[in-house]
Amino acid sequence: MSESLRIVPQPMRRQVEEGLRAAIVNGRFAPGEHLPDRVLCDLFGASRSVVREAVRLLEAEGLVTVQPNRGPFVAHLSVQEAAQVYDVRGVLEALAGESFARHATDDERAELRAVWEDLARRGPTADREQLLSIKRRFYDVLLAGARNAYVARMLDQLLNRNMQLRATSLSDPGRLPWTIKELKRVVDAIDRRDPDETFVACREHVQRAADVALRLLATPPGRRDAEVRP
Amino acid sequence: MSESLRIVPQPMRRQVEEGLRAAIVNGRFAPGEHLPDRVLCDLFGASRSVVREAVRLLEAEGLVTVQPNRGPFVAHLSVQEAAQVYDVRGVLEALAGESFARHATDDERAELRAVWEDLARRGPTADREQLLSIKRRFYDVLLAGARNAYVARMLDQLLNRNMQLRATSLSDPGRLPWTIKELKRVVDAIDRRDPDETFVACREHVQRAADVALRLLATPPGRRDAEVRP
DNA sequence: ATTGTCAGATTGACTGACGATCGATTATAG
DNA sequence: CTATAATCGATCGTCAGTCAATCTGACAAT
Repeated sequence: MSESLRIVPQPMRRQVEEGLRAAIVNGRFAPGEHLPDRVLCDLFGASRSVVREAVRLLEAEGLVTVQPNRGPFVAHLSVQEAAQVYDVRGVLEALAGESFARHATDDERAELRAVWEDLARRGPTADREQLLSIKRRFYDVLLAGARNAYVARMLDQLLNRNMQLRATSLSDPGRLPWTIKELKRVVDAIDRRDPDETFVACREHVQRAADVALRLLATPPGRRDAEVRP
Repeated sequence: MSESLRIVPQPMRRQVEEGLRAAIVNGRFAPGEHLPDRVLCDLFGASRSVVREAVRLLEAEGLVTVQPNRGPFVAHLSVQEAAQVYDVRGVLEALAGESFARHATDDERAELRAVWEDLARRGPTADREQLLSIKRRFYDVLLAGARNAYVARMLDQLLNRNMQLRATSLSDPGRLPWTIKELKRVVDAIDRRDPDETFVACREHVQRAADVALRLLATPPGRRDAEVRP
């Protein structure tokens, strides 16, 4: 996998695009909020053309919706829509896992297991940031070994949408042990070169995560127990 | 399902966007072809801003790739990428089918079967255009009943990519009988309210279609038999 | 044959401008 | 006092023109 060494200066448009995406995903802009291009212009110090082009991209990704003659709004993610997103994510991750089980090299399998062991060992004492980083690594290794750029692209988009959710409301406090167990099943299935089992293990993992997240979303954000039973 | 009757004049940008998409999907622009701003401007009679925004959308959809400082090119779909697209399509359609089996109303189930019967009866004598129309209808009914706007969106994008394939090279001449049989399995599973069976039936259907299409793609477009065994 | 240079073309980005449209506010009529 | 109508400001959609940076291809020089 040789990378091109070419340096290519990030165009202004990319910066706006990524900045705006980050702002939305991290919840700095509330869902439903209006984003007139004027304010985006002086927020990023860019001209209207660049801002509008960037907005188009995010529109296609589903992070903003553009109402005719009213401009861009931060996309609103209802509970039903969130459930749909999780459904799609489930099958896509399942496909990625299945594909990994089929095509990954031995090194990649070993690395995936290493990341999982990292999660199991350091996870319980890690803070949110580190935890997210480890999980992110797990996905990166998985997608790299899956040999399917398409599913990677789509999952990226979906994860952005999900992170929007996560930022606005919920975290998964008590779920870590279950996450570890569920992912172990994935890793084991992969080591056994069992694509079918990997598929259902991945899908079930996402399903569990969805159940918890959606339950949290459904309960109005007032009294919210620490206990979360999967 | 009441639609808003409000007429909203399609903005220029949409027209460019759809026109360009259609042109690419129908193969009027060859894969890899360069699309300078200038050309698109006088082709659609629009200004550069409009054209560039439209191009951004298609970029996010994956129909065009933009090389820095070189501009937009019609996306090229290699055989491996095509296989990946089919893989993704497989799980998404499977999810749609499964979801339909779970959530569709009786009317929707009946309609789906009606469309299938239409295909089985009129299919063998229909021309390409009619055939595509019936299949399209099948998908529309399926997606409507699946109650998942997300999967519908993504499948739309994927179908565009696939149609690009189809336009450039292949049709599926002898496959119709198998298509009918495979879809019957889907419809039957749905009538039995068996989501799992529907899932695998859908996925297998796409897999079969992929096998044929990819085999055609792999053989250099010279001597190409009429016979296609699935 | 490789390297260097230059002109033309194209992109990336910015600016200023114009009418059209929407939302809200105000004014008017009943 | 309510309800409709007129008004107005903000924003969008679109265009045209400018400028610098970069790429392409051709031509010249080593």
